[in-house]
Amino acid sequence: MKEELRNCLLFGRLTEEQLDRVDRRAKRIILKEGDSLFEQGDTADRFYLVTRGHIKLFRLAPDGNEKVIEVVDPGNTFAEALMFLDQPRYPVCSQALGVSEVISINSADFMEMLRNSVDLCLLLLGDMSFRLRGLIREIDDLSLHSATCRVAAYLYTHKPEDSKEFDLEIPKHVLASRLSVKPETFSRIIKGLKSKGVLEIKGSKVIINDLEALEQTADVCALPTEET
Amino acid sequence: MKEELRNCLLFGRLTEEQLDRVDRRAKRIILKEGDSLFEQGDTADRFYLVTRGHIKLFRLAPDGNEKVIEVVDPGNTFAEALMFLDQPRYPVCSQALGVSEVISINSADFMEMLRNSVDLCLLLLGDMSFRLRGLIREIDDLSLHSATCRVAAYLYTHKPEDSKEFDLEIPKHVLASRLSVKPETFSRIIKGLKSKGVLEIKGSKVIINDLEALEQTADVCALPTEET
DNA sequence: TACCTGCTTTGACTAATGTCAATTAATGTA
DNA sequence: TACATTAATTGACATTAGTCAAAGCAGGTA
Repeated sequence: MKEELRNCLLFGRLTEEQLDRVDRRAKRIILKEGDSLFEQGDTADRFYLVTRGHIKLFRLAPDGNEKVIEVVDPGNTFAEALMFLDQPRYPVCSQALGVSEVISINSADFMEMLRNSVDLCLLLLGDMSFRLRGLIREIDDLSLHSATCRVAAYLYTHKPEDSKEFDLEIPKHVLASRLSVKPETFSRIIKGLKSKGVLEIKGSKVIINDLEALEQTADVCALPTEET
Repeated sequence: MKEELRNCLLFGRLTEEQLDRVDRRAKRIILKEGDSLFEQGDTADRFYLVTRGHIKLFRLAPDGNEKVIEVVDPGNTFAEALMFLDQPRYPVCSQALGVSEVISINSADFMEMLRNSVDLCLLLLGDMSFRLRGLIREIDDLSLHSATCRVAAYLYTHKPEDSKEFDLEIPKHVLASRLSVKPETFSRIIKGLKSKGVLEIKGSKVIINDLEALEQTADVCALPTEET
């Protein structure tokens, strides 16, 4: 488990001693499709590191509609930002997409460690700073860009450097919600891009044929990333 | 200036000594309508505490469209979350709405102080945690709620406890952008609420006549706040 | 294999919001 | 005060994305 902790941004720069301490108190949890770690509103006394699969974080509207805020991939932590609130409650629901594995860390334990290490505090501050910036981008995306832009931008940034082909990894309706688009609309946007020869898609396999056109579609109303 | 620092969430719980240190190195800046502190993409080496007026933080789309991310009021800080990034750049533009006053704090100085005080780190972590939660709510609002809901929710939460009358304080088109709505649409939504007898409005003076109806409009697709 | 069941796609239609253009307040200033 | 400028409102219209319903396609399982 220590090895896995070492591979993540937040724990990666811990001292051996700190890492041992986290390791000793951490718990591994195996989840199957649809399993939940917590619901929106639950008291937040633990946070998590994903080591396998994908964890979907989403908000629920009273009408049952859900909006996926984030899909957390292996190597990333989530909910670690909550322990500093007065009465920490998870602001989202969580569910595993397919079989997944997480390491669960007790917030109070970790807080103890923070009290003993300015360096660890700074690490976490960096982590949260990063997250904050991501959310601002998200808001920017939602309010300044069209659904087509968002879909194109997602595909553009998720295409690997070395190949024009890749897998979406998560069900399309989850991705749609992540991008704040209805599944039907998502499907139509993809169809549009397909008909322009920008890409091919088969199941969850995507092939980008015209990267430039994709970039342009994404950029029509997107900000240059080096500025953000 | 120390008195003003003491009144803000972030500096309020500093020790006398820490406060002195911040005070010694902080600078007061007076801004007039439209003055900018920084532009999106500028290197972020300072952060700010608003002491008078309002500071508008906004993102620009290449087509010139702007989206107001936040309007910062006196007593609140902004851009303090950036100093932990590798190459910190402001992710937004800033402009004064009317004559305003801010206290400017050098990030490197403050970082020095953080290194010397775990307590201060924890204070800042709390502050950022709070901000993070606010942004998640914002995303929730944008993707799960209609424009009418957002406007109603804004009015509902900004009405003072003790009076049914209050002032918007900022131009309507700025508020509209803050709520991700076009000025025309904002105007129409207000008109709708007016015609239902929910409120009266004259210039920037708002009178809430039917608080319950306003709450209901806000809630139609809003999540119960105690859960968030 | 054959059948569920749940995802995805498609079509027709609707609702919400944005756009454009014109008019009417406001506000600041010579 | 009168003018110039900016903000706010209104109407007519366009566009985007959502809704509902049906049909096609998976993948999993008896």
